[in-house]
Amino acid sequence: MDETNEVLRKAPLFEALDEEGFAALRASVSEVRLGRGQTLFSEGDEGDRLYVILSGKVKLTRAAVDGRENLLSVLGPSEMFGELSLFDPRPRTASAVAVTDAVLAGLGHDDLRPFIAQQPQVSLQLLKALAGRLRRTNDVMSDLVFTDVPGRVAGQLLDLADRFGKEGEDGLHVHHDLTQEELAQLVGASRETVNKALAEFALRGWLRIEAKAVVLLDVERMRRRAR
Amino acid sequence: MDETNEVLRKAPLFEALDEEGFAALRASVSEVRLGRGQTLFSEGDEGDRLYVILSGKVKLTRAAVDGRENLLSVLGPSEMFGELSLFDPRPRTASAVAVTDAVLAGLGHDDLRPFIAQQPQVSLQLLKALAGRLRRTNDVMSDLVFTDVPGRVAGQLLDLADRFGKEGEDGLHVHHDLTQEELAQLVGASRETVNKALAEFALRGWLRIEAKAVVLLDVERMRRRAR
DNA sequence: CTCGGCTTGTCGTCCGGGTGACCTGCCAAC
DNA sequence: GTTGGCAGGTCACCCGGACGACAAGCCGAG
Repeated sequence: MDETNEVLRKAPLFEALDEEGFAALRASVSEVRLGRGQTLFSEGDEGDRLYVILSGKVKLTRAAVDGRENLLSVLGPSEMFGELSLFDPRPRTASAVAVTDAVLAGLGHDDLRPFIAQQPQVSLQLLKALAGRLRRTNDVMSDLVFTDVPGRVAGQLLDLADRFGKEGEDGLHVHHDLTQEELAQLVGASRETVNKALAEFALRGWLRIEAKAVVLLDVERMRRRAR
Repeated sequence: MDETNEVLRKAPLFEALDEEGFAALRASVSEVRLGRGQTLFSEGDEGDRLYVILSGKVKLTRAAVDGRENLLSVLGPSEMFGELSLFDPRPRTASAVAVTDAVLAGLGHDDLRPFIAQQPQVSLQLLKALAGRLRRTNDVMSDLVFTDVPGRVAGQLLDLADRFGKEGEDGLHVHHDLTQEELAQLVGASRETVNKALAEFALRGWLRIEAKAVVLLDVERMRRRAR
């Protein structure tokens, strides 16, 4: 599985390991395959594994008592999740659901701990990852307070573009694989409002809407609209 | 400074250290005194120090372009901040301002790194702290999306009660030291709305309003209102 | 004591955006 | 092909909460 190794290597957790350490950890990886829409774990479950996405996309969601949902994030290849319970052993606070068919590498916490204890670079790498994540989350929070829905949509699209965008002939293709409903949950707004915002952007020629994707045509204007 | 040592010891960063390590790190601590309203550092500054609060309270704020502000959190004795730049060396993303007169212990990153590298429990402790912080922040985010302003105010007061509350004859005293304006920025709402929510709670007999403090009289009802 | 500046308590007004209600378009299964 | 279900597109309506504007209480400084 050369391909798999390559994707794993890019995950922050593995980045700092030497060949030997990587091989050892690699041995305790178990592969999980998910079909689109399938749930990996749910809020409240006991969690003692961490996952790295090998292919596909996974969303982390939280549900309110009344059934409404909120997407914390959408993750793609080489990205990691489920690591919080490693350091703070409590039930999962979000559910993980495959947005597309996906393949994941699962790692038991018990297999992991020795590496963290022994290899200081690994914990440093993890600290860095968590610090970055925290920064990001704070940004999102500020946006929720300061920015209106169209602005948040623009910002979210740019963020998705950073991670999943592919430069094409006719613009920056962002194949996010999300329905507008999911996009709405991601920015904390209703589907209708998100739809209106997207239509508005399209009308202005800033982007083109495609099935579960957008093509960004004027990144600069989008960026200005976002803040 | 026995008092100082005691407060420091409770900070997650120092908790896991043995006597020897504590003494060594203690030596490189520099004390900072702040008057109410004084700024310790500002958004965009270069940051290479981390702080532990010895006494008083400090708020972490972010400003929007138009001048509006948003409080990320209010921290009290034994709590730590400014650690993100340790692992992710970028300019500060928030400003730190004293809410009351305060004394802080400042630690340079360079003094700190050796400890992290050598003492694995320290990094574990830090990972735990960051993981907890991340969980918290995600909770706040969900609240922003799902909960109305009175609910967020109730939730925030309960949170403050956990950290600063003192059980008294006539209820749970929460001396938060915040103006209603600041409280409003903390829950992402306008001062007027927060004021109305507080008045409403007081009217119902759930709490009593005092200067920069509240006395919680019916914690159970507040808790139900929060979610 | 007195003045000025915060902080708090309350208005009316207005608007972003949530809600409910539909319709259309598309694809997949039969 | 037909049918059913899901995603996208658009309405009209209503409400929570922001905004602007003041009055009143409180406190620290002169």
